Amino acid sequence: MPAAADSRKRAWARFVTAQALLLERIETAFAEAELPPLAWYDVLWVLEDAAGGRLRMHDLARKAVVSRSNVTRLTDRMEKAGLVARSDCPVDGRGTVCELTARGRALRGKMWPVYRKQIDALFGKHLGAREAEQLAATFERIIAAARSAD
Amino acid sequence: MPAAADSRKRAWARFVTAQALLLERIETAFAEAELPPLAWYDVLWVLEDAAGGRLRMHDLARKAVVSRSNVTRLTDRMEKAGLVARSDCPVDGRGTVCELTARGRALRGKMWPVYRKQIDALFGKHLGAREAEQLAATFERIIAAARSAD
DNA sequence: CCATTTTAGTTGCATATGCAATTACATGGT
DNA sequence: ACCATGTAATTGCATATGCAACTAAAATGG
Repeated sequence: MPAAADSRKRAWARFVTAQALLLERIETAFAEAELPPLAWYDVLWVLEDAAGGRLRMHDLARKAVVSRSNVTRLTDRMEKAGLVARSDCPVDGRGTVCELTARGRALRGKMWPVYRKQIDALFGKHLGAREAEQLAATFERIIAAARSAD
Repeated sequence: MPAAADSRKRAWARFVTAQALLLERIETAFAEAELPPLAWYDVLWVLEDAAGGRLRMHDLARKAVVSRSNVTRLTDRMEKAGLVARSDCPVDGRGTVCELTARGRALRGKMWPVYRKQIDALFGKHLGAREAEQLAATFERIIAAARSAD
């Protein structure tokens, strides 16, 4: 029984536990600040990060890593809250473009300090600078591989 | 603007993306093998790992990192499927003990190869042995800190 | 030893999610 | 130009989840 396999299994187990634990804490922090859940933040951020603050639903789903149907429901709610606006895609009759509104941008600005504080306290604080670099690089490899596998 | 903070933010962002991506794949793999979702595996594993294959609901919830109400519903379904059995706790009249059944043990045995294959392909494959050790240690620190913070 | 507070577990209710089916449009081959 | 096939997005339905309220039993403390 190879010890290397064990350390990988252990790494996976800790990875799963840590994510469950930390995401739960972050959701709590958002709720306590009377802010929407993390999923909304992710959508807002992905849009803000995109050229023109707009993306097709398909791309939004891919970048935010949510299912197609879920991105529809998420943007339904966010549109009702005035955070995004949907319109027909001019170049593809099937498509819909989702665009960040000023309100949406402002809300992300309000959510970020709360989020950042949690990230620092729960995660960043326990990482050396070198370690953070390494970790980011490792997960980038993992993400790239998972995405290319489709 | 310190570069160290950026690498930590980047590490966090990749961490979140990777977990969403990989868990989605793993759920798909379980579904394709006509097996229950990952949450069931986690509960089965936590029980199997515990002394006597039994735990109080409270401890089960903590170890599996699920909310109290959720562990009740999860074990409801798993009990209906004959994978666990609940009984009153002999030493605490409020308590309930959840125990793994032979069926539950067998199912975990059937799920593990499917899970393992995904972990290896999506995660372990991209990690050096040394890197896996480091990652496990890092997340252990993070988990311990989050737990002690309560 | 009774009254208050705390803890364990469950449940009603509102909300969120995934899957499969659906609609509407685009694309490629003939 | 037409048909078959593929893709974008949405929706119905079943299921899953979290929160707050609830019940029951222990622990605390005067």
